[in-house]
Amino acid sequence: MSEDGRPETVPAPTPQPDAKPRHDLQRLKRRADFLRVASRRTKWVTSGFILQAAPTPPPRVRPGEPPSPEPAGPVIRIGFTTSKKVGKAVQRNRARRRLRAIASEIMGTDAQAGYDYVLIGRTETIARPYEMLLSDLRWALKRLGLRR
RNA sequence: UCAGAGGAUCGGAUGGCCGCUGCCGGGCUCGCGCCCGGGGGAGGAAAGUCCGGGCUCCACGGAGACGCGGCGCCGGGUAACACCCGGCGGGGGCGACCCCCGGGACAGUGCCACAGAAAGCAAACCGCCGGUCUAUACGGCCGGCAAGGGUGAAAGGGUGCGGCAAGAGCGCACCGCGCGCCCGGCAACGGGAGCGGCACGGUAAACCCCGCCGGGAGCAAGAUCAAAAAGGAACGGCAGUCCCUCUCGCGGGGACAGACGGAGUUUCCGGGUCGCCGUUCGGGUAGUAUCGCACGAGGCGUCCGGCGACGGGCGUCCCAGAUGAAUGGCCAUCCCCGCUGCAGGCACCCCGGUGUGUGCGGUGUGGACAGAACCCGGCUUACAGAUCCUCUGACGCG
RNA sequence: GUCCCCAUCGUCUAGAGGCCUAGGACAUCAGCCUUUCACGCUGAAGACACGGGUUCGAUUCCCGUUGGGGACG
Repeated sequence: MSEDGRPETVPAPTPQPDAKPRHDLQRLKRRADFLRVASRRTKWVTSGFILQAAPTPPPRVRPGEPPSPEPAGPVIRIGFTTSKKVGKAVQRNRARRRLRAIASEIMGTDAQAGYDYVLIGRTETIARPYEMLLSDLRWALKRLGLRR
């Protein structure tokens, strides 16, 4: 559609067709999970965010409960934290949404499965260019030895 | 044209790629769920949580008292309000209009520091005047006065004239104040004529008095969900003490006492419960569970009534429902803004500078305040910019 | 989200309309004492969160703003 003179829109970065298989992403929602991940002290700090990681514990088997159908293979679980240090509600929401966006773009293909990850927002998360956040996340995974 | 006043509305737009959520339809599946398509998805303040309600629970209902809290010119609006509308009083502006305060200080109590003679009942420091002592003056004493000075936030009407020994509402005029009368107004209040002759300081966001209103807690309220004991609920039966009826018992009637119960305390009344037995129903905890949870004092349009807040009729629409908490992430173009380059226009003038606005470009970690959490009505606070309507003043032209 | 509470020197606090130029303790600084340090003594500096209102007068009473803290599944 270049007959209207407008330049072609730059396509969004799409995963390469020959990329590594994507893992399903689950969400961390319980306070105990966040505390457990933080207590491992496995973290990497960038100017855009802080990444924490810990191995996913085996699923809790409840007595008297039928064994839940375990999903085939390990999964990746991600949680997000944006405290009041980031700002008021509008700033916190925006920081969390940007972290969610870079996680859904990268983590499924680049992160080691079987781990829980926590991304902590900082004040810079809002203003930092998007491409920088992406490279920050790849670098942080590599430094933690969890990039595949 | 310039300067200003009041009111209302909006709060970037369009597109592309990738996502989230719940609704509808279809498909797959025993089921949990998954996939496809369609349409919906933050605000005027969603904020602060300062008022008023709906709703839910506190076992249920009625009438008071005390206490506590709030409100307070008048009339109206409303489900209600501390909100809104229209008036009243005071002040500001040439004007449109804006701002401020709002029961009671002769029901009582308290307080009014410092200064000052005196701070609430009248009094007299410096003074003024008369008399008297003394040779005169200064001064002392006696008496009259409260104008002037001084202190203070505030000093017992103010100004002027008369009057007087000096003065003073002592008299008069105007203003203020008080009292009742008349008139206008539903009322707050306003106006008028008259009388009084100053008697009545401030503070109630001090206690208080008067009038009106209010039970408490809050959706983390509250409710539901499979199996088992205690606990629990419903129904039925028996059941405290005394008196009367009765030979006794049953039955009937009456009185009394204790505990519980009105989620401030308390009184009274109606109507209840308590302990035991039987039958039936049945579960605290669960957990990323479900309901509450979105059709409402609802939005929009139009007509009628009203100065207005608002009310009524008709038509039409369904319009966010998350729960580590969705409503977005990235990119492009346009719009607006700032800075800047070039071109040329207008005004001023010290003749090459200043100001203003136009067109075409470039540039930007430029685009206000801010994110629903049960729901409404208000208030308060924050806010870049844009648009519309009405009105006022000045100047010019007709 | 809902409901409460608080704000005074660097820290902990007193004051409850005027007597406040806001008091005390610890901490800080200076001097004295001591050979020196500590202790002790003397002295100094240092605060009413902010903005309005009521009042003659506000740290105190009222309203709003801001900033802290707590309770509730």
